[in-house]
Amino acid sequence: MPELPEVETIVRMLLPNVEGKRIETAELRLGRMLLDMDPGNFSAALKGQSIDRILRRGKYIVMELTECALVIHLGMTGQLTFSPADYVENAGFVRTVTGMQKPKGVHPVDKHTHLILWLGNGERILFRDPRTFGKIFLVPAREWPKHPRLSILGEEPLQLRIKPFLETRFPAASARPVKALLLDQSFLAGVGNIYADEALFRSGIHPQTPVRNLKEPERVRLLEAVKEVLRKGIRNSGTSFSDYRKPDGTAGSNQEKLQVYGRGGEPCRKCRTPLRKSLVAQRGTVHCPVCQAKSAARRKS
DNA sequence: AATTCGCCCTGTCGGC
DNA sequence: TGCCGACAGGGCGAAT
Repeated sequence: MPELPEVETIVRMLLPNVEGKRIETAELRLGRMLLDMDPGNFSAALKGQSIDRILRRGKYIVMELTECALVIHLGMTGQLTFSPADYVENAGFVRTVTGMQKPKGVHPVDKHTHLILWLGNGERILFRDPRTFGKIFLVPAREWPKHPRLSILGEEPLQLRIKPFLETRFPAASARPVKALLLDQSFLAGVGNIYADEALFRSGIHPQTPVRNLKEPERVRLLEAVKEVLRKGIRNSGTSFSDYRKPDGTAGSNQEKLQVYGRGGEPCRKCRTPLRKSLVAQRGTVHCPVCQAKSAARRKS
């Protein structure tokens, strides 16, 4: 699940390879990945435009082109890779005994490759997404922040200042579980299941805790923890738990550093208690029953 | 008005 | 060995 750190890594690594280059041909191979537009018009709209800038907003990748913005959401299994001029076609994935796809060179062009942007000299940007939860859309000129999908996004977690944010944007009276709030993109943009669980563990907060039960110090700790786990994710160039790959096709390393996500039943790295797996806000959730105990006030009731 | 639920989709895995 | 159901889940629109 590409979340903020994964998307940030992709944007940072893609930028030096493609900035200023011209899209010679845009090849959309699966029309339903494209929103609000006739696939037939898509290639014509992109042809000849230059890539002025690439940036991230929440989990969205925004490519600012000469006359519009190409916006991509990677969904659950989306991959955006750069295929250099000297790329050898047969150097794709190698399957290991455990069934993991081990990248060798960049991604192959296969039945899951839904968009190819040809940049000239054989260079390409490839969008591949086996589960097709990803989305592609175009926004005119520089109006991408006004697009309905982007205008609803909350603050960028890495930019926000905690004190003012707590006063103005934190739904202090809400009864919903704190994990549901973390996953809400109109609260914080870019936090997904992995980093929500990690932030809750780091701040010692039970994922089911109603938001209104969080005391001021806990709210501060939670927001600091969100920033920390995201920054750490970026430092490790993302979590390759399943499909996520960097633009060069290689895996990130943050999966080796995770404290709770994907570790249900395994011992807590702090207290050795078996981590508990549950369902919170319809999402698989892992937490430590000791390090993230429910508050005394809640236990009483 | 605020939350929750159902759905989209396909590869992987465990059980029999 | 092969079949099958369960599971993974981001975000939207419908339902509550």
